[in-house]
Amino acid sequence: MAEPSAAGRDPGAVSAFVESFAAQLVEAGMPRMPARVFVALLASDAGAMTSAELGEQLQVSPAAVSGAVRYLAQQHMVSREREPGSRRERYRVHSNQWYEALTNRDAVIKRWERALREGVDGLGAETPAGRRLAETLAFFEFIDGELMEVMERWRAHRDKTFGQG
Amino acid sequence: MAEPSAAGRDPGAVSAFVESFAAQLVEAGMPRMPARVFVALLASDAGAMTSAELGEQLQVSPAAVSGAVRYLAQQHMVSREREPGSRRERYRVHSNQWYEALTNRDAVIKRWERALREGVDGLGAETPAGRRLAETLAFFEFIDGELMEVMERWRAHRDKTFGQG
DNA sequence: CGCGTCTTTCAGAAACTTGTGAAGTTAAGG
DNA sequence: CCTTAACTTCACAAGTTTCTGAAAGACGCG
Repeated sequence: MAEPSAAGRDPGAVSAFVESFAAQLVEAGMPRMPARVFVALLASDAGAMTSAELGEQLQVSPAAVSGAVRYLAQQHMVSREREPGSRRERYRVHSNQWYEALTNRDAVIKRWERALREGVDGLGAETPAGRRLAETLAFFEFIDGELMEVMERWRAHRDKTFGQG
Repeated sequence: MAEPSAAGRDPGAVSAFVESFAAQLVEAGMPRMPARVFVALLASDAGAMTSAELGEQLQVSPAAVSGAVRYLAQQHMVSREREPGSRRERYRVHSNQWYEALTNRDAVIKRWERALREGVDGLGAETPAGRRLAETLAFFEFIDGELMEVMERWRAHRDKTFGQG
């Protein structure tokens, strides 16, 4: 079905994957255009595309690409690189992109923890509700700690499986 | 600041916590009304509220409560209980609610994995893009496996810390 | 078996989100 | 120093989402 060594990749297959995986990400709460841009980059051979290429692949305006990329950069999900000698910019996903993304998730959990601490304070640590919040807080603190260890194990596992790079 | 053993809880403190934590959940991708309902339940002493109580606490219509609860039940984040001898329904969060929620997250990852496998197939496993997708897939498969073990450890940790309940 | 209460469903209005086109900004190259 | 290419920003329009009010549906109880 695929033609690995042919010069041109099957645009249909690429588009099919981009749209279907992006749809899953959208369903999980990610804004539509960032999701599409991100998956398009993920499915590119170079792991990087220019604004123009993204616009054509996704059939959207430069403005839409710009907005999506800004979002993704804030989330540390793409990095921008200027090719020297051109104002053309390339947007790139790294191979350990998801590792980064989950690390980012960590920051979200930290904010949740703060809100929960304030809740325990405000409601009283000895009230039933306060105790429930405290237990929830303990859960996140636990997950938080585990997350780092899991990531450590992933790096080891990845280097063993794919060779470090 | 709080008055633990007083009959009435400080409605201001409750409301402040509900709205601030719910806002965090919304920012993380959860629909607004389900988030508010969920946090309201979390912050209730009984861990359960009726539709009418929720409507009053959040200042929304019964219809909004109904919609939010349906969403939360689908996500296995609340359970409904009929009090016998009344059509009044109570909506309840469990103490290991978040444990359940993360387990649910597992199902999402499984869908992502399927989309990625199709992508690897469609683009060709030997293409650069295909290899990147395959590595992403491997990451999720790894996380997936770890998740179960982390949950297992949490249960042990919780029982030790809070006494099993 | 019908009443009264609670919940759900449905259609519509309001609010927000999201993508476009056009003007503006920056920087390379002649 | 001007031209030109590329990205960004802004205001607006289209499309969704989301909540409400009203009506319909369930169900225990008398």
